[in-house]
Amino acid sequence: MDGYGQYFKALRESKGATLREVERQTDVSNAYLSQLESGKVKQPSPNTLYKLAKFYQVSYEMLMEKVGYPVSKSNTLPKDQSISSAAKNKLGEISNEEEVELLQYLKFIRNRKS
Amino acid sequence: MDGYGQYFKALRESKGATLREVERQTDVSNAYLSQLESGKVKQPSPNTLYKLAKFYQVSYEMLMEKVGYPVSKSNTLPKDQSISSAAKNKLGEISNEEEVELLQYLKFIRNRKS
DNA sequence: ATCTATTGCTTGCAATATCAAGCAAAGCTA
DNA sequence: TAGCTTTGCTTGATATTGCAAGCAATAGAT
Repeated sequence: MDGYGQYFKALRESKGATLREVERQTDVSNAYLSQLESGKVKQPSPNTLYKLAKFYQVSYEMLMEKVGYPVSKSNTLPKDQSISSAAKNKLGEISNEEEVELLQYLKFIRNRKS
Repeated sequence: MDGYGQYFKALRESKGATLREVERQTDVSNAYLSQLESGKVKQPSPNTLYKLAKFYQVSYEMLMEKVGYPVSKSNTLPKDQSISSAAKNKLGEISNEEEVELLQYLKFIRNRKS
């Protein structure tokens, strides 16, 4: 059942670090690190993986993938499309609040024809 | 107190889908979706976000970022990502007519504060 | 040999993600 | 009006993350 546990252990040992040393540098408890390395953790959170990635100097995405999270393989960006590259210059970035309002307005638009 | 709850709700309603319809298509329970939209969920798992991203046709990373997970650095989107493509990522497919209306409405929103 | 740190590990616990089941209100249909 | 269906929501239960606290073994130091 052990998947990536060995991997994290190998990472740590390759740096010659102890569990408590990693704990100090990453704020991930040695208790949890131990469980992680012995395969008792299913899917450590992205937040935890991020800390470990930085400390071990490996890619965050790689760790995400290793523990089984989906990774955006996408990046087949769609064609540069439609009118508003011009509008962008006028309007700039959309804030979160504005985005929510736009979504609601879009819903209104689409239900207008019923 | 609600952060991105509204956003998920707006996404769903902009598609005119019910909680149970999303459940059918994504295998995320309507119970959980309801809590998600009402701000009772702190950090939905990447797996869940991935399902929702696909169904709503928005970017998985964008959702990850929205709920507060760390995102792979070095992707400070190149300037090329215009409002149009950004909006498309977040709003799904929108027609040119709809886009025009949205842009006009965005203007209205921004001139509204007084 | 005794004391003290260090190391890896286990265990109990709080917080949270997620769901199955159920409920009330609203909408249809006969 | 009465009966079915849909919809959003709440609640109880289960699983998992992550930690604080502690334990046994080892290594050094005196």
